[in-house]
Amino acid sequence: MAYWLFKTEPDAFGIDDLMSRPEQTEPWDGVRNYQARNFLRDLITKGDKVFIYHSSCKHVGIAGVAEVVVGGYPDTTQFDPEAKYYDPKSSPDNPRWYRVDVKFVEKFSQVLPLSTIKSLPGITELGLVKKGHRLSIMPVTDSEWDLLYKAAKG
DNA sequence: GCCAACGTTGGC
DNA sequence: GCCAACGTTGGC
Repeated sequence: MAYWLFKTEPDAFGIDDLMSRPEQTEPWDGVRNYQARNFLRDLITKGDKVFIYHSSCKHVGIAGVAEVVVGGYPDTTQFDPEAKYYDPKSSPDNPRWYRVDVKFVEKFSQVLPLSTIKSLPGITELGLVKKGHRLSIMPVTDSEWDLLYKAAKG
């Protein structure tokens, strides 16, 4: 079992959307970055836990937790010419982009702010706080998860 | 809305 | 394979 952090813009899809349909699994699709794709395709598996991180919004930070219910499989939106994330260079024989399915686990009573995350002594290697902080899917170590989870719960 | 820091593209 | 130009991300 591994830990991850997924970024999302809550105006489009956020922890409240996940929470509103707790019985349903939600496809985490539309990821079009190769490094993130590799995580989705090769490393993210059923049972992994995920921090849901809200970006580009008023309260930037970790908003809650989800769980992976289906590991990496081809993101079919890449084959649909009508879809926003259509990729004409991809084909079902040789899919370029992958997704996973997640389900809601928990919404924190308050978003753990990015400023707090940055101030935690044990959080120095997390992708969020390092220079290249644009990755939309990143690994979280066990100790980082514990620290962040405790901080989020207050 | 600004802008720094990235990733991607395409000419050569 | 280099690298400039371009587009995107994302905090502020």
